[in-house]
Amino acid sequence: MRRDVFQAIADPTRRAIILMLVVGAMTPNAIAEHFDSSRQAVSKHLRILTECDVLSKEQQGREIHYHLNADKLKDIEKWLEQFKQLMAKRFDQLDTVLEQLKSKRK
Amino acid sequence: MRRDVFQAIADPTRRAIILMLVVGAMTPNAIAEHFDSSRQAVSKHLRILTECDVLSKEQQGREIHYHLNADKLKDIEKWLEQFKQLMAKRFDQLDTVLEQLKSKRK
DNA sequence: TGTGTGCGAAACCAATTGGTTGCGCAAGTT
DNA sequence: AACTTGCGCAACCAATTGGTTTCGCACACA
Repeated sequence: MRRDVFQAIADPTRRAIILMLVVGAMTPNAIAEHFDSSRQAVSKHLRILTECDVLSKEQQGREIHYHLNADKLKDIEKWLEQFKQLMAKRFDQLDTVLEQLKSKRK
Repeated sequence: MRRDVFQAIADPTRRAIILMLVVGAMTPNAIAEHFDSSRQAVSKHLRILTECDVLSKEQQGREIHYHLNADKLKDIEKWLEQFKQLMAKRFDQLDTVLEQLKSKRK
C-alpha cells in the first residue's frame, strides 16, 4: 500500500481530521463526533494517517490521543515548490521566445 | 467517484505526468514513453486527470494534445493555506498562554 | 468484583483503483 | 485501396478503499 502524505490528504474526511488536529490532540471518540460515519470508520482513517506518518498516537490511560505531525505536510509544499519552479522556468523560456520575436521584428 | 485535485495528485505516476506537462502539451504516446506501464495504463491516468479538471484535451489530426490546467493546482495551495492559518492561530493561542504565565510570575 | 467505557481488530461488503490484453475506429501514408 | 499509426474503449483481474457490524481487551469506576 502506498503510504505518503498525498495518500493521506486524498480523502476529504482525512483532510478534515488533519485540520481538526492542528489546534490540539484529540481522542478517536471526540473526532468521530464531528462526522456522520461510525467511530470505527474514523479509526480506520486514523490508522491510515498514522501509517502515513501524519499522525502520532499517545496512550493516556484508556484514551488515545492522536496528535498532528505537522512537519510531514511539508512534503506537499515541497512538491508544489518543484511544480512552481518548473512553471517559472517555462515562463522564462516563453520570455526567451518573446525576446527572439522582438529582435527579429527590428 | 471523487474527482478533485487531491485525488489527481494521490498517484505518483499522475504527479509525474503533471510535472511533465508543465513544460508543454504532450501526446499520450510521448508521455507513456517515460513510464514502464503500458500506453493504455497511462491513458487511464490521463482520463482521471482530465476528469479532475487538471488536464485538457486538444485534438489535432489523429493526435491528442494534453495540456495542463495549472490553475487547478491552486486548490491544493488553498487548502494548505487554510492549514497554515490554523497553525498560526494555534501559535497565537500558545503565545497568549505564555503571556499569561509571564504575568502570573511577577 | 462487577459494570460501563474507549478503543483496536477482524470479518465482511460493494465500489474503486491501477494494471493488463484485445479490439476497433479514424486519420495519415504508400 | 491497403497498410500503419495514434488513440480510446471494453473486459478482465487482483488489490485497495471506505464503510459496516461484531467482538474482545484493558482501563476506570461503583
